[in-house]
Amino acid sequence: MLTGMPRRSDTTRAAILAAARERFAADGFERATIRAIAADANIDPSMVMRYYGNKEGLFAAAAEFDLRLPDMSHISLDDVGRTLVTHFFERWSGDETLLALLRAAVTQDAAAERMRTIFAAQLGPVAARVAPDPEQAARRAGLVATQILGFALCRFVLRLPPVADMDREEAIAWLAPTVQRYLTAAG
Amino acid sequence: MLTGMPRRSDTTRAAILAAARERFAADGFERATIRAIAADANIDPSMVMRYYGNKEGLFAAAAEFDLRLPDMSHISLDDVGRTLVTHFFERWSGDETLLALLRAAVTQDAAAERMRTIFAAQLGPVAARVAPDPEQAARRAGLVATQILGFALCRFVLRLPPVADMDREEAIAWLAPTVQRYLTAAG
DNA sequence: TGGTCAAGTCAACAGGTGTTGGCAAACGCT
DNA sequence: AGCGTTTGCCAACACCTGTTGACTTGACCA
Repeated sequence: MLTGMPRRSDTTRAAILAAARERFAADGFERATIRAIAADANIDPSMVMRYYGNKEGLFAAAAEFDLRLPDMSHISLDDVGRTLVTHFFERWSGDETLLALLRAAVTQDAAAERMRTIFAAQLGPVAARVAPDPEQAARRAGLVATQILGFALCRFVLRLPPVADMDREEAIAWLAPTVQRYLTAAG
Repeated sequence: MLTGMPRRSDTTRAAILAAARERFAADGFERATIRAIAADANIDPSMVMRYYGNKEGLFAAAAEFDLRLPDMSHISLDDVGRTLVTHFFERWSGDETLLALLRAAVTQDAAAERMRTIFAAQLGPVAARVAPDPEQAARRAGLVATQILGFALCRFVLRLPPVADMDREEAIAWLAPTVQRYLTAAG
């Protein structure tokens, strides 16, 4: 049966997923144990296995993610950098899935692979639309990724004091021109 | 005895350290096991404990690192970005210690702390010397770190294809202006 | 040559991991 | 009410981890 009928266990499933995201984001893949996740979700560890198969399956489900990049077609080409950086800021702060993905991607190849496809499939098209040379969109998207991920790494993971303490507005003011240049400057 | 006399066990110590760096760089802190490191170094796991106390002590020894930033006092202020980016490129490629540090810092707080002090203590002074407002040197150094570490993350760890395939010259050409701006542009 | 100490080996421990199968209760349906 | 299915818990397995202590070997010096 593949019907969309809500099952009785859906709340448990959701609780597991929420706890998993939290633990993966805080501890990374290997240090986040199934036992700890189950305890957070107030259920038995064996339930995790029943619903998600194994630890990798659980991570795959917890790391489902959409960047939800805004529609760029109605804004000035000069505002692309600022718009994108602002959006990423929201996305990083509001959802810990990206953080879980980043922490896990450093040691888990499956997570790295997901990271690659997310940025290629979602950021690539944006770059293709605004770049002066669409055939180099992938490269430009990659450069944007280095700055966005590097900032997230320093602010949320490594917690370098000057980066972690910077307020939103100032961070955006510094990063936006960089992203703008990577996307629209002549290559 | 704190004499500099070379001990008979120094070659073993060095073999352990080399194997540790390799494993930590390739697998991260938790997946690099003492048994695997000992096997690589062709010795017994217990030797690791005798010489380095425990796993954290081994990592601390293996993650000793100096950025060896070049002397900036004799180059034009406009070349600071390019010089710095070029130097980092060499440093990342020639020594896997930085990679080990980055992989471990994502889940090990001790490694993150070392990363913080390395960048604050070594990159900070450089920023202080070239920034138009030395009191904000730390912030500028932090921004440089976001771009440098983000590039290393995407190229060596996540292996985002467009970033991993970029050749040296092109990467430097893209990153240098960013670093230059973070260091010397008006705040 | 005999003795002292470092260098190295071996086997084991205690604890934690992902994962499995069996069993009890709750539920939904006819 | 009675039955099959779902949901959940419990105990255990097999494995791997860091770490320890006792023992053997070898080098160096008096």
